[in-house]
Amino acid sequence: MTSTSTKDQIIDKAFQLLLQRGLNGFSYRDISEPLGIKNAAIHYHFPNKLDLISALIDENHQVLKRSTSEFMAYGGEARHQLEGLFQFTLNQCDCGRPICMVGALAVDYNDLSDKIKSANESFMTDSINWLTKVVEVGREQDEFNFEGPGRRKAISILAIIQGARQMARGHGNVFLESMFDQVRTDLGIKV
Amino acid sequence: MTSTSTKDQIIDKAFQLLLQRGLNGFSYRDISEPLGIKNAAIHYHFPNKLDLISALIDENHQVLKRSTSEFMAYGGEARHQLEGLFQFTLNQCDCGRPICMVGALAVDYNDLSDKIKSANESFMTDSINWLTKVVEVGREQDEFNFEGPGRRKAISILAIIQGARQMARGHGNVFLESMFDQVRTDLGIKV
DNA sequence: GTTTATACTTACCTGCAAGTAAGGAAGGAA
DNA sequence: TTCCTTCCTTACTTGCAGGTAAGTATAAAC
Repeated sequence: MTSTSTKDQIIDKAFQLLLQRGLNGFSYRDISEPLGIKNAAIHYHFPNKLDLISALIDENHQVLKRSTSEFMAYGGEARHQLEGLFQFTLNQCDCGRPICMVGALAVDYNDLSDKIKSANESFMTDSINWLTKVVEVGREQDEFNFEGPGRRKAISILAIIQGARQMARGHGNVFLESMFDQVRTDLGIKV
Repeated sequence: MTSTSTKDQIIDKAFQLLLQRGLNGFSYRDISEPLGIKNAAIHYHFPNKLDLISALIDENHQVLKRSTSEFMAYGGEARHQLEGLFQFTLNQCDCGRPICMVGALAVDYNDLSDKIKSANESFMTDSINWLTKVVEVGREQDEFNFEGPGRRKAISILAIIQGARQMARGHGNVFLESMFDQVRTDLGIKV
């Protein structure tokens, strides 16, 4: 029996809620009740809601690092890394996280503190840089065949995934799979 | 001086707020205060919030019909119709509507009534059907050159626009323009 | 001239959200 | 043994959210 600390339990629950319902879609009660604690306990660990969100962004970074380190390592087949990204996305949806952090924060973007905004931006930048490298290397290694700058291509792939996750609400993973097929096709991969 | 009815003013304001901040991002107060009316006046016209949202979805249909009828008419150059879609998207963002209806509803999708869900679905279906026709006709007419089924291609373009709008928060239209360039490239159009 | 419908306002209610202040249990350090 | 720290709970407060009920002004209908 691994008894996780209350603080970790709060983060876990809030993280799950954020990626299910978005920033304004959950309250302290939604966290405290299922954990069997009181609202004030959350305030003890995170004085206000922005502190909580901040912690969730950090948590997101950690989770992403852990679950993407395998396929995100540079080198090797670019195709393998791309498939890792697809698989990761599918896993997230299967784990009840239909929207990603960027999507969860986008709607209420105005409310956010500068700290959170910049953390979000830097996450996006990291993702873009990584995928840019992947598609460029893939083109050099003759795995991919596409026109235009690699960076633009990378961003468009991330946008497609982002948009597809939104559109997929209510539909299943079949929808996402189909979008991935289109990305493969547009990258000149014969599926 | 065209004096619009209070009801129309409410719809206009709420529509604007919905596409700026999402479903849970605005309250009755945000509508009534700038219009100089009382909350109860909103309740008079729309008994509860779901009625309001319902009306906004209808409004969205109307707005879309009006502003897309020119380029959405079937026939003629497919390229022209595609560019119309791009221009429409840019206009929406310029008019302070950074997120589209589908995006605004996606985050809080669970809360929605079946009526709203199905209205949303049918809007998506319409859009997909239209764009499918456009890309397929474009391919037949040798304007476009791409692999794979037209429907899948159409959905992926809509997904890219959707995702790009989300990612563009905080950035400007330059970001969107760049995504459109990638779509053109992937459609085999020389920009 | 009275009735009736429309389009509101005033004045309220309930409920929940975020947040705070004070207190208590439990354990380690002096 | 007392003190201090950590991690909570109890018991509030404030404020706004959505919503309702009753009253009022205006104009058209009869």
